[in-house]
Amino acid sequence: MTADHVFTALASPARRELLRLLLEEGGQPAGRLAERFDMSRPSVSEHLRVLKDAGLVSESRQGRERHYRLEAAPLMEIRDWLSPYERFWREKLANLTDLLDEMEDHGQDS
Amino acid sequence: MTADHVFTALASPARRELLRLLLEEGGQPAGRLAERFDMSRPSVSEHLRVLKDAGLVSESRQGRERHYRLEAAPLMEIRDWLSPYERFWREKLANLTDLLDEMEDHGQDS
DNA sequence: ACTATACGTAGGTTTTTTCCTACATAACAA
DNA sequence: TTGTTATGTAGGAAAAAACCTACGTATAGT
Repeated sequence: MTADHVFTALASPARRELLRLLLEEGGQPAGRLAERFDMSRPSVSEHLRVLKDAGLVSESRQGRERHYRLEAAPLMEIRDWLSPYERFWREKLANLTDLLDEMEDHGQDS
Repeated sequence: MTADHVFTALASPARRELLRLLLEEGGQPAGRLAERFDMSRPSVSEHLRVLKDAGLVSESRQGRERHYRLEAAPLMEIRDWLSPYERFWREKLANLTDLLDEMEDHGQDS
């Protein structure tokens, strides 16, 4: 729910893989997701819980299955967190290209 | 150096705070950074090492100080990782606004 | 009602992370 | 040289994370 939870959730490769599966293949029941991992089903279940606590997936019961689907909104918080760093990166890149242009100007006249 | 390292580095609030300080106040020696934390200096030093392994900071020796500065490039990998999810998010949002428009059309004629 | 299926939860072990207090190293200063 | 400052490294304790194997619960099917 907080940005902290989101960052923590994204730190695990298994959880990032879960998000990828939900993105590329759409929402799925827990069992079908678990099949794709070289890991016990309860462990996958726990990863899903972490993702859910971070608001990155939602769960809906359908019969005896639990359908999980991607909730991308919290990732937009990450994007926002990232943006000042992106600005910083761009400025640095701009300075570099300016420098290169200047070197070129000095290297060849006219 | 890998995306995995970057995600792991970002998972810690202390390390994100280090990045923020380096972004907002510019590069600084290790000791000055450590002062800002309610944590022992060696612990901060270790966090800096994790950030360095992820390529998020660079270190340069200046006399007996070690100057750390922000390296934002690896964060651009995170941004790239994020982008397909952003697309997903936008589509969902578009569907929602379409639905709302449709409801409005039916609610009031012309 | 009974069995099978789809899950989450409990409890415990192993691994990883985080943090600390010494201690080592290297540079500057007198 | 001798002392002081800046900082990383070692070693270890404590907390957190990641797994696993039972086990519990609820729904579906017969």
